Amino acid sequence: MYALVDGNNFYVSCERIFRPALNGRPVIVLSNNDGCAIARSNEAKALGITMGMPWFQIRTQMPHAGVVALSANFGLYGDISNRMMSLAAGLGPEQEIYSIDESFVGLAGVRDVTARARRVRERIHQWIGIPCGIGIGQTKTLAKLANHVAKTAERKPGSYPAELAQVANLAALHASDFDAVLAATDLGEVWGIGRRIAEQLRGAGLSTALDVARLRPAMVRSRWNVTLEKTVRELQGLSCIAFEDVPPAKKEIASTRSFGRPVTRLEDLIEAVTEFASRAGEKLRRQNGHAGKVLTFVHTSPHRREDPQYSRSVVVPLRRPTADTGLLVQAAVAGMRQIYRPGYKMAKAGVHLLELQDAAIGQAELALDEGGADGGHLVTAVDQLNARYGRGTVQIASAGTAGVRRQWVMRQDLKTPHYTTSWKELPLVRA
DNA sequence: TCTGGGGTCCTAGGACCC
DNA sequence: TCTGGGGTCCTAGGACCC
Repeated sequence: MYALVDGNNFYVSCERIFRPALNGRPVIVLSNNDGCAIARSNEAKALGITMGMPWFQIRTQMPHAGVVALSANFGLYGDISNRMMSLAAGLGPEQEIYSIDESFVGLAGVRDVTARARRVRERIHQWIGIPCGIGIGQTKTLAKLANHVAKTAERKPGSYPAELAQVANLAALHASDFDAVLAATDLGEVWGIGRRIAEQLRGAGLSTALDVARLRPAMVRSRWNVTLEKTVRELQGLSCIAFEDVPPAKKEIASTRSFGRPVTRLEDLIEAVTEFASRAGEKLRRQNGHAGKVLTFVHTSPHRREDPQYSRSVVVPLRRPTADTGLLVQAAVAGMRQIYRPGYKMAKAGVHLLELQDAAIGQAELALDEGGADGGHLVTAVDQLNARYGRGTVQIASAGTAGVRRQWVMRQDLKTPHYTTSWKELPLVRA
């Protein structure tokens, strides 16, 4: 049996901790470049603001709705997340941190599960200030579904039985009540069923989670695929999706960004890609890995249909796996030179590090090599300086010089302070 | 008249998740 | 004027190799 603990409208809730005046108002948090809504308060949802809706549309369509928009402040959200996760862990013997605002908790041996979940929920609310929903079920997919029920029952009274609000334990329901809950849930809400598959299922005459749960797994496998078959079995109470106590090693590391304005010059793209490769390299060293290949891509904006479109990517193999920023940057820049075409308004570029392996694998060879393939002491010192004094304190020369306005950086005009992670930005309390 | 088969790599794109 | 970033897995066609 599993629980899923999930912060409500997480980014918005984080912002509200430090600005209680935002309670009760329609609040949204915007993506990079202040492009579109990536988190919405209940009030914002009620206005019809959807996930991913562009900010310029919201602004023009509802100028008098009093929507408060904030630039994303991921430093703050990550810190609040850590605090929430450590309290959620108290619900059971094992925890899988699934995303910034969600964790699964294994419940083997836990007694009075529902009452205990209510206490954990209350504690997270009081100690951290984040409201959350807790769903409990026989499998991870059912725990996710239960979590949806817990939140929806609270937000839309009448949608589900009131006692399922905030904490919903599907494992404690009688079979007929359990079926009724699944029958009241649209199949599109099921974890693993996205837009396309939902369409196909509806085309086959299905509409609710209960309809999906009653499909024959073998038929689903032959008509769709093994992934959807697992989802069906999970709805039927058979665990197919592993509980990942320790996060598996990453297979890819990406650093990509949309530009604040269109970019046409090669030198600007090289500057951008230099920074992306450096950032990706930091992440790589943090997980003690080496990369075998570097993928570089660039493309125009698919939203600007009237502009000529261009999209290219290229993989540059490294002579041997490395975490040395200098070599990663060199490969990324070589890739950008190869795919660049003048005359296009580029909207986004990025770097992916591929074929990751543990740094220890190449160790014997590295020992013979001065500095080591991770660049040795120099790179470590640079990482430490950047962690202590702020990103970009020390960087590779082609990443652009301080003082010169970099054309490609993103816009973030509506950002709140790093209340909890920067001494300079601590909140002030009036006596 | 008649033109193999198997393997790998790269690029591109689609599906899902948060 | 203005549409995110970071992941995983899968598929398909073309280039290239033997």
